[in-house]
Amino acid sequence: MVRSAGATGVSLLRPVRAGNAFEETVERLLQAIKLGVVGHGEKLPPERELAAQLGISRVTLREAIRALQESGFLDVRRGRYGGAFVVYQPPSPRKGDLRKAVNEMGPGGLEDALTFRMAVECGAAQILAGTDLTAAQRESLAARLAEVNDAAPADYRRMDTAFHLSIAELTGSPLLISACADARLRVTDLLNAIPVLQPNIEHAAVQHAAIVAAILGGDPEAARRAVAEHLEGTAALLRGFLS
Amino acid sequence: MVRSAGATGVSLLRPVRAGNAFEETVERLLQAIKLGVVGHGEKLPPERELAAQLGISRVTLREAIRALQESGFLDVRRGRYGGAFVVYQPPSPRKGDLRKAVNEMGPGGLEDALTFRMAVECGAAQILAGTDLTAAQRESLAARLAEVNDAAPADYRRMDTAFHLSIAELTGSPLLISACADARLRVTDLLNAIPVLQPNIEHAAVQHAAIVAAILGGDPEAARRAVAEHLEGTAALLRGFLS
DNA sequence: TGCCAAAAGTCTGGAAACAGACCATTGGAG
DNA sequence: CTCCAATGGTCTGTTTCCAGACTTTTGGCA
Repeated sequence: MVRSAGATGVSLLRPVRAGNAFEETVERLLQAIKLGVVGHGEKLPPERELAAQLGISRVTLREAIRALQESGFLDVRRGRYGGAFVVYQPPSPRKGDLRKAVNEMGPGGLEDALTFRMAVECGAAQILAGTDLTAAQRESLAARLAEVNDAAPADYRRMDTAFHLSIAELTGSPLLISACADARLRVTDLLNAIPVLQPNIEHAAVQHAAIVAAILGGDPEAARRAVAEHLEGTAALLRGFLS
Repeated sequence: MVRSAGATGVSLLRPVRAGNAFEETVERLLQAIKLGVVGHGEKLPPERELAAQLGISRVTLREAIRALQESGFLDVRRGRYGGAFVVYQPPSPRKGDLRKAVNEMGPGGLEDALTFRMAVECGAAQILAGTDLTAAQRESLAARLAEVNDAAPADYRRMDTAFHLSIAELTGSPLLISACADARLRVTDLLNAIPVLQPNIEHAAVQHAAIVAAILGGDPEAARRAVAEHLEGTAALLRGFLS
């Protein structure tokens, strides 16, 4: 019989669950905080609601919240108008953080994450460029671009994230959105570990503009190329800080 | 404060676990069977080994295996040289199956799956074409292409799956492989529900050849275009059978 | 000023999942 | 023919996780 499983079996018969519910929940909330989905000073949804959204029990959620509270990411207040308030401010990067973040990803993790991100973000841009966009969608994309360009240094990464994810969001494919969010998550810690430098921002701004122009112009080839170029730049930047 | 969570929150605060361990395991094994990772007549790894791979207890795995046994997908034999043998043969498609499969995906599920597949497979091809391939990799790709072309009708879908996944596999990115496998899974039931027609096979063969040529030729643009064209053909075929 | 609604905090019983030891069956090797 | 290794089958105690009822705190509002 002809067998051709290759690495497929490896990825298909991989662990059904990443860890226990508590650990996974902590990870998830931390991601939401670090990506800025819930910004500094805002609060998470009420426990009951959030537990339902995450598909876990309140007990487990509360354990996760307490862990994040003890690590200083959340400030929990009771009573009406209480809740779990985010107190996270992206730390200013220090030398060694990047190396540490890369080591945490395990062997091959960096290349894997960068490759994955390249694939899904290029795919999303290509698809969006091949779609007939409504006026609202065009405005939304332009607005995100403007937000990145106008962002204060402290907000830059968050706005950059929002811009990149908006491309996937506009395709309207939940699976694709999820994949792009996942890809971005895997490089967040790395990006947060390198300083936000003016020349890089300016360079990125030009590339962002090219991406938007290609998408609005309905040119999938150009969109793909623009995203690829931009991500290669980011990858090169990371590798530069690593050497 | 500028908030721009959009759909991000939706995908980030989604359920931590898809269901209980038992259900997820059944789903996984069924996927492995339907994708042909473990072909007809072959057996799954020993329970202890498989449980470790899936990160679940043997008890839970055994419940899942028993469910699949009772559904007729597995034949379990004890003793040395025993094991759980796959007895699945893709059913010959019947009118109405496609409609049913689409309905099972829920509203928007079809478009979501097709969009996602387009994005990740185009991304994988683009990346592979931009990589310096070893002789072994080139041969592997060519071999998979030949397998599809030589496949008996009953084996066609399996070989087609293997060919498509091999592109992702050759990138060496587990995340990307996983995404492509996931994308393929979401259309497997649909493809299995439509007949394998000679004209379609021949048309696909030409497009497959174009994809391989572009990848081996190191042309990311052409590779992306060839995959997009091929997948658009498949999507059109599906839509045709649906109308 | 007292009430009330919304939120976090607490407790309990039960179900799900696990780890690990042990049993039963099978077919080949010596 | 006997033994043995590899496999599925079974049992037990423990841990994790859950659903839901109940309690406490808080701040606005009538």
